Amino acid sequence: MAKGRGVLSIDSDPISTASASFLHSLTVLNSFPDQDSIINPRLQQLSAAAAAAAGRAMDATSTGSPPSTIQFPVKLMNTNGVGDDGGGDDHDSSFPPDYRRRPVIDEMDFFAHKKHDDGNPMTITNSSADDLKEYSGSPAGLELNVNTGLNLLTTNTSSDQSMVDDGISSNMEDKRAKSELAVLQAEVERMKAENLRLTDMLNHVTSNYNALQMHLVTAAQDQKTHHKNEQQDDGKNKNNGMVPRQFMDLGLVAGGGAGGDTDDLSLSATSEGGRSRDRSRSPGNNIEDNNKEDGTVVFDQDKKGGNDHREDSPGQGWASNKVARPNSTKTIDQTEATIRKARVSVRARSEDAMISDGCQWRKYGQKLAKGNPCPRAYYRCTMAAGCPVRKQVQRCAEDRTILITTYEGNHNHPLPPAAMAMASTTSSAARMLLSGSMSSADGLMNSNFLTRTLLPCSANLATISASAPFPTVTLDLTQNPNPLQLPKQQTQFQFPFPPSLSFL
DNA sequence: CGGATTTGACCCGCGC
DNA sequence: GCGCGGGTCAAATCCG
Repeated sequence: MAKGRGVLSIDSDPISTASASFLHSLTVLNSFPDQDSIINPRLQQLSAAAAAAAGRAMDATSTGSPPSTIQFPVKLMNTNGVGDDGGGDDHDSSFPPDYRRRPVIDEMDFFAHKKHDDGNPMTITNSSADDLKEYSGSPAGLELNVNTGLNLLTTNTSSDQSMVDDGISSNMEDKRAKSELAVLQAEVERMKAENLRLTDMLNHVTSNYNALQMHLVTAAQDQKTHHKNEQQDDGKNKNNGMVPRQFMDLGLVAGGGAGGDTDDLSLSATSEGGRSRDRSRSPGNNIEDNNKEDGTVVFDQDKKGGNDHREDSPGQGWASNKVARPNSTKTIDQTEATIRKARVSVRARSEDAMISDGCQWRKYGQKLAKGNPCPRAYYRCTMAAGCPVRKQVQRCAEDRTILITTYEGNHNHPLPPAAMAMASTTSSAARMLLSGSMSSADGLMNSNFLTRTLLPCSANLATISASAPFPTVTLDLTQNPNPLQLPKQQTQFQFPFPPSLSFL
C-alpha cells in the first residue's frame, strides 16, 4: 500500500492530531493522478487539436472528419481518468514535492463536494461561489463547456459538408478551422485560469492546515506547561528530569522505526496509567518503559499515599501509573484520568478470531463480559519484551460478524510495515481524542467536531464515547460510506482508512 | 521442549 | 462491608 507518501511528512508532526481532516484531504489529493497526467494532457491535446485545426485550415481538404472533431473534447474528459479507482490507489507513489502548486481538477471536485455535502468547516472557504458552482461536479461541468464548443463545430461541420458538395470548400474550411482554432485557444486559456484558481485554493488549504497545526502546538505546549507546574507544586516529583512530552505519544510510526521515534504507535493514552489496579508485577524494565512512554512518568509518581501497594512493574507500563495525586485538583485528576484511559476501539467485520494488524499478540486471558455472550479475549503485544500495548477482542453481541478490537498503550518498539496501517489509523484516532481532552474543559471535545475532523468524508465512521469507562475513540469500519476509499472488499480485515493509508 | 493457549483464581474498583 | 464485574496472573494444557 503505497498511498500518499507525500503526506507522511506532514503527519510526522506529533501535534498534528486534529489536522486529520487536512491530512485526509491531502491524502485524497495525493490519491489523484498527478496534474501532469490530468491537466497537462488536456492542454497538450488541446494544443495538438489546435495545431491540427491550423494544419487542416492550411490543407483545406474537403474530407474533414466531423466525427473526430466532435468527439475530441469528449476524449479529453475521458483522459482525466480520475476517480475511476476510488482514490487513485496506484498513482501517487511519485508524488512531486511541489504538488501544492499544481492543482488538479479533481481536487476541486473533492472540495466542492465537501463544501456542499457535509459542510465540513475545514473545507475551503475563500473560493468564490462562482468557482464552486462552476466546479461542482467538475468533469460534467467541464464537459459541458467543451461541448459548447463542439456544438459550434458541429454546426459548422454539417454546413461544411454541404459546402463541400458545393465545391466552395476552401474558404469555408479555412473559416471553420480558424473558428475551431479560436475555440481551442479559448479553452486553453480557460484551463490556464483554472489552474491558477486551483493553485490559489490549494494554497489556502495549506495555510489553513498550517494555522491549525500551530494552534495544536500551542495547545499542547500549554498543556505541558500546566502539568509541569502541577508537578512543581506537588513537590513530590519523584521523577526528576523526566518531562512529560505528551500524554500520549502517538507517534509517528516513522517508517518502521527508522525514524527517531521508536515508540511509534500509540494506540491510546499512555500506558494506561489510569489503570486503577496497582498489583505488583514482575520487575522488569519499568524504568525503560517509563522513559519511553510519554506521560507515564507523570502519573507514576504517586503510590497512593505510600500504602502497601506493590511496585508497578516495569514492563507493564500500562499498569504502572497511579491515578490519584494528593495535591491535584479535581479538574486535573479528571483530565489526567481521561487522558490515561483513552482507548481506540475498532469495529470491523471479520470471520477470524482476531484482525490481522501486523503485530504479534499473545493471549493472556479470556473473560465473559456481562451483557455479551461472546467471551472477551485479552492480548498482549509480544513483538518486544515489555511492550505495554494490549488489546481486547470481542465480538459484537448484536452482530457477531463484527469484531471489536480495543487497543491500549504505546508500543515501545519499531513496527513492521504491516502494522503501520493500524498504528497510524488508531494513533490518529487517539490523537484526536487526546487533543480534544487537552483542549476542552470537560475533557472531551465536541464529538461531532472530532468525528468530522478525523474522518471528514465519513462522519459516521468514528465516534467518541464519553460515557464509556474510558474515553474511547471508536472507528467503525463495518460501514462503507465512501466507496471511493474502499477499493475492494476484503475478507481478511485490513485498514481501509484514508488517514492510515496516507502513511503507508 | 519451548512457546502459546486455556482457564480458574485472584485482585481491585465501584456501587449499593 | 459486601457483591459484582473487569482485568490479570499463573499453573495446566496443548501444539508444533
